[in-house]
Amino acid sequence: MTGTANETKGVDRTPRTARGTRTREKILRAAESVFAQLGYTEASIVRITEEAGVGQGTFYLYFESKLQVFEETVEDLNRRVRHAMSTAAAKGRNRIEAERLGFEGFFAFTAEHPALYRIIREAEFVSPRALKLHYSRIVDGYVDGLTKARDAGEIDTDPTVAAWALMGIGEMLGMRWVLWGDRADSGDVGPLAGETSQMPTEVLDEMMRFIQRGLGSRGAAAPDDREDQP
Amino acid sequence: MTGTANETKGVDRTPRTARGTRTREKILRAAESVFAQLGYTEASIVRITEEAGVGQGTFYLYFESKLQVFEETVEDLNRRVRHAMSTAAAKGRNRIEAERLGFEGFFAFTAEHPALYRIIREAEFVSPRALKLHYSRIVDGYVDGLTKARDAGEIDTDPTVAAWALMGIGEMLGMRWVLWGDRADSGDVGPLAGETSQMPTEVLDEMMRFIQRGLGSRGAAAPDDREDQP
Amino acid sequence: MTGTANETKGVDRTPRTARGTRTREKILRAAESVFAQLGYTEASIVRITEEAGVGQGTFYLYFESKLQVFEETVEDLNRRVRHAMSTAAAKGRNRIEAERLGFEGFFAFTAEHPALYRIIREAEFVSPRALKLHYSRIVDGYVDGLTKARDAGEIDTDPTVAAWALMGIGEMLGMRWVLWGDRADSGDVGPLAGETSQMPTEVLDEMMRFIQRGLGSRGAAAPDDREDQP
Amino acid sequence: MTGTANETKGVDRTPRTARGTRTREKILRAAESVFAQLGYTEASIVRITEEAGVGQGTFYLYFESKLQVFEETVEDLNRRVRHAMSTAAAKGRNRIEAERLGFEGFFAFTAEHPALYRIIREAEFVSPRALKLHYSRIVDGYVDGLTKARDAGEIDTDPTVAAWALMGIGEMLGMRWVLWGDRADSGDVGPLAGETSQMPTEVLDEMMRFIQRGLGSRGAAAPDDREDQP
DNA sequence: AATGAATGAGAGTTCATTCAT
DNA sequence: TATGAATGAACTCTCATTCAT
Repeated sequence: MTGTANETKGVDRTPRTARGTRTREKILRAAESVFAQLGYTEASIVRITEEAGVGQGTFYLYFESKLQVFEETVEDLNRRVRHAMSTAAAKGRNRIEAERLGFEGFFAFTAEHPALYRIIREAEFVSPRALKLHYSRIVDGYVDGLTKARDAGEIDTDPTVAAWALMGIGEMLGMRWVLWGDRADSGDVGPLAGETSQMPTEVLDEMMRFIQRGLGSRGAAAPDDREDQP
Repeated sequence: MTGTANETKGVDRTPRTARGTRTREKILRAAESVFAQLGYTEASIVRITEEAGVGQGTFYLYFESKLQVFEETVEDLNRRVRHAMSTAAAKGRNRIEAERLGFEGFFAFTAEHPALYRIIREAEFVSPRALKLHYSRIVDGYVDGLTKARDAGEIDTDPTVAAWALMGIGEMLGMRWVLWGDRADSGDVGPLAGETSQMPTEVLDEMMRFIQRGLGSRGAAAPDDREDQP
Repeated sequence: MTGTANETKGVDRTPRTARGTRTREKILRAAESVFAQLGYTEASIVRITEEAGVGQGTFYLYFESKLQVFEETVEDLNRRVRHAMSTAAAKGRNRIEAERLGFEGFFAFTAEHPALYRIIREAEFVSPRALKLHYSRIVDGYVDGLTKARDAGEIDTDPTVAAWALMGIGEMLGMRWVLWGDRADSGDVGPLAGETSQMPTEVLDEMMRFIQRGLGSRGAAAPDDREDQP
Repeated sequence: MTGTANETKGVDRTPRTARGTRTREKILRAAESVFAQLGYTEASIVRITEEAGVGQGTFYLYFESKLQVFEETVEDLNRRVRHAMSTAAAKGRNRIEAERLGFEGFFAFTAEHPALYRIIREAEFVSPRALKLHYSRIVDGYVDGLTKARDAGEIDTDPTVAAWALMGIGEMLGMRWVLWGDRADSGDVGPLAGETSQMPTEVLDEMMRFIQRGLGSRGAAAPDDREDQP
């Protein structure tokens, strides 16, 4: 139901004891960390198992291949980021508020787990399937919310197009202000530079104003009106 | 200032004859094609030189390393896509029209050279510097235009934030409708599936409506305007 | 025409210079020697390249895989043993004499290149195709000769069945008296014990008497008659 | 004298309970089956224990090593094939009839347990000792019978040489007509192709005629005799 | 008695780069 | 200028065997 397939290819790699489950978990966490630092290609099984503190062979007790952990890592992160977003968004009183809170959740998650962002980009070549699933799932969440909002007359845009636009805005601004932060102009923004920044409020405000008006939101009012509370 | 370093590291790798220049060019073109198909990691020097029809050793006559061709390829593509965009945009009579034409140029380029898109994503780990340069340069173009528009009172948004938002929208929608096209729902969107689609007009229309309103563009309150102010 | 396929799988591995040809040859000889000593499984690329005095990577310049060198080694040996056999047999004045000389050639070859025998046996699992080709080619030689002999009225047996019987006799007696020799009763007949023996004349005589009569050869005469010269 | 060493190397691996004996038996049967399908090298302990339905650790409760099960498997099969042969041969009224029945038993056994044939070939490198024991034991049986026949004046050949010749004929013809059968000409005769054929009567007839005459058997000048002495 | 967990040495193979011609 | 030859470090993955429960 959850996993990407852990029983494929003959051998059953499901842990059968509590100890095994713990070990598997350790490896998965180590993988996420290593992938985030080095990317898929540079990450090596040796490095992952070292970080997990287990022998090389142990890896293959619970995972089919490097690719499979990668996909599982992506799925795992995807699940978590969506959880973070929807939990945050649930507190919003209307679509726009929900959207803003959702983005806040997204940026906070990005700040804490830059892994997500980095990993996904390499998936383009490593596992197109994982890449597509990742974006599609997040977008589906947007589409749901936007469709309801449109049916309620809150906005007047095509939910699908708008959803992908939102996805793009979030990703690009997340990259620029959360991942790069102040180092945006220097050349030292590298995979190893793990420090992230918080999304500045002014940027978030401006971005939300853009989105709100873009969606044709009720209360989006005149050009200069930045708040919906009169 | 211009070149990505072709003179560094002792050896001078500049072609001295016309024949040399031609060979260098052949290799660069081959590299673009191979990177586009396989990504940076999977691409190999052997493959590139084969595709270029030269011997392996010849490669190092003109390039320092695999990384260097990669960066040069990115720069080259970046130059070309910006050219395509600005040429198209120049025909617009106002900011919004220019923006639409610019996007059309961008999507057309993407359709023809999916390389750009694919390559850039892997740069996240391969050469963060190249990645940042790429986005920043395109964004700079947006910022220029948007600043002028704002000063002219055409729009009322912060040019920088808006520029990155536009970049994100373009990239995400390009991925969804140009790169994936109809195959968006199936699992077979892979590096090898080289076919791209044209951006559908309805999507472009909807996207532009989103952007136009997002930017707070004067004239956004056109005939079919759905704003809530009576 | 000759080789098993050296151009398959994309990469062309044919040497292009004299130096390359020499290197390839060195590796092939080393492979034969290592396979003969250790068998396919225990033989390793490292061992082969060490014995050949080249780097590990060099191996893959000329061979696709361990399996491919193995098959090529088998083919090479097969060609050589058949050559040895037919050259020897050509001097015989009749079928029986030819057969005896052919066997002598076979046993001499086995004594000098125990590799052939050893290698072939493991092919059962490693490359059934190579195994079958090996036996079939030798048997084809027998069948040719026996068919002519039968048509000439020299013998009266079915050539195919007889050919396989001859193959079996030669192989088994070669193993017993050439490979094992005097060490037949001790336990130390191992892959590493490279020493072979000459086939004892008495055994060869007795074996030929068996074959000659088995084939229903003219002049095979009465039970005790061991020579065809009256 | 009997066992292949189950008590060596410190640890006693003899089953102490009926349950243990059953488990050991299960593993041995599984081993035979796996070895027959995959050969010694490809066979793995995991595979064997899976097929036996026991845990990996259990294996080492009853066997010292992979090599030891292999040797035991060979011995077991050897015992069984000799039993099959001698039982069949016992019904013969004279040496030639006994020989024919013995071969029939051998071919039938081969058809049912191709394992024997396959396994033995790899033993060349895996356990030369086991290989030699296997052949020697069968040959000893032949030698016994042939010696008696010679002393009784039934045949006039050297029992030892003839015995090895018979062994070779049986093995080669078994391979050709029982193991390969009709697939002899195609390339698909592989370890995985488990189907065997029955030895065709014509081939068996011809083979026996060859042997009978080869042995210089009295009564070889039977009705359909083709000897050249009028 | 029985088992899953764990290991590490070693296997085959790839590839960016340097060298000799 | 151009090229094929050569390399060795590094990678992913397998597996017989031992250990803890």
